[in-house]
Amino acid sequence: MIPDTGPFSLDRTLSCGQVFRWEKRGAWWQGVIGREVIRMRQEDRILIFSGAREDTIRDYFQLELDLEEILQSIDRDPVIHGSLERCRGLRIIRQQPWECLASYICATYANIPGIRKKIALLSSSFGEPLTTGSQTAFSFPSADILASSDMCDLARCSLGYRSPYLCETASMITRNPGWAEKIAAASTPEARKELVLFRGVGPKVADCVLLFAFGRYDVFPVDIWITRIMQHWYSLPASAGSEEIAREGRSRFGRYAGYAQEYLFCDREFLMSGIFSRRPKKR
DNA sequence: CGCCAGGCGGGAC
DNA sequence: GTCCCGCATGGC
Repeated sequence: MIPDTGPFSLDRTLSCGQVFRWEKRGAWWQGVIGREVIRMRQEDRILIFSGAREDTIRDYFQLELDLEEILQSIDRDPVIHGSLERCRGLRIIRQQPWECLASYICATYANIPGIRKKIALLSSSFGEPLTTGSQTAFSFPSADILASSDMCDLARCSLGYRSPYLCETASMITRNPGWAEKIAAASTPEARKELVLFRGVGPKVADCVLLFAFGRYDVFPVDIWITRIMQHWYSLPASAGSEEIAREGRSRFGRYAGYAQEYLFCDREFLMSGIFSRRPKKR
């Protein structure tokens, strides 16, 4: 148990679409970190958990980071202010590099329920069973396992055209086991260059990995929703490309631009409800 | 049913 | 460098 997490919403943090493997049953969230099957629930600022050491949980949610301070630093205009209110307590999780990279390769041009399904299938097909009392959970499959699996098997996980990308990247990772340390040691621009060398990894996936697995809170991943939000609420021209939007996000919100991005993304339904203008949307 | 999804690779200029 | 297109599958 962690008696005082500070400002924190377990629900928003686990359901906002940064991680895809947690499930809520009743009051309890169930999921896996590494090889540990974890159950958690929250009561006010108390976090109750089982299955892992407290260190693991504290690191996963980066509880030593002062959320109030971060949010204060990005609370720079009325739009983000509203999103900060509506998504209060969302924290950016520190994910494991390979799981994060693989997950976001699977996430390209898919919707969140679909992504969750792909990753669940991938885990139950290739992960290791982790038995815990009643039900069986699975570890996220290692790069080695995926690299040595027949691509036809991978394709059965509804990955579509992404399966060769995941397979090739898994193989690249297997041949380059020090990749994560190298990225962790590199500057953000250098790290980004390294990441886009992997198959299926473009600027957006690279930024998600930098933000969610390497703690580069200044990056600003741009997907279709962030594009719409920035165009509509921050009057960026419809012609603005992803790099331009990312630049604008970083300069507008500063060192924790990635946090701003997550709050806007989490709030996308509110921000875009009633915006019916069928915008070009396809570039 | 049609339209859309936390984009990317590849080719055309 | 920028633009444009196809993409395989499932959710809604």
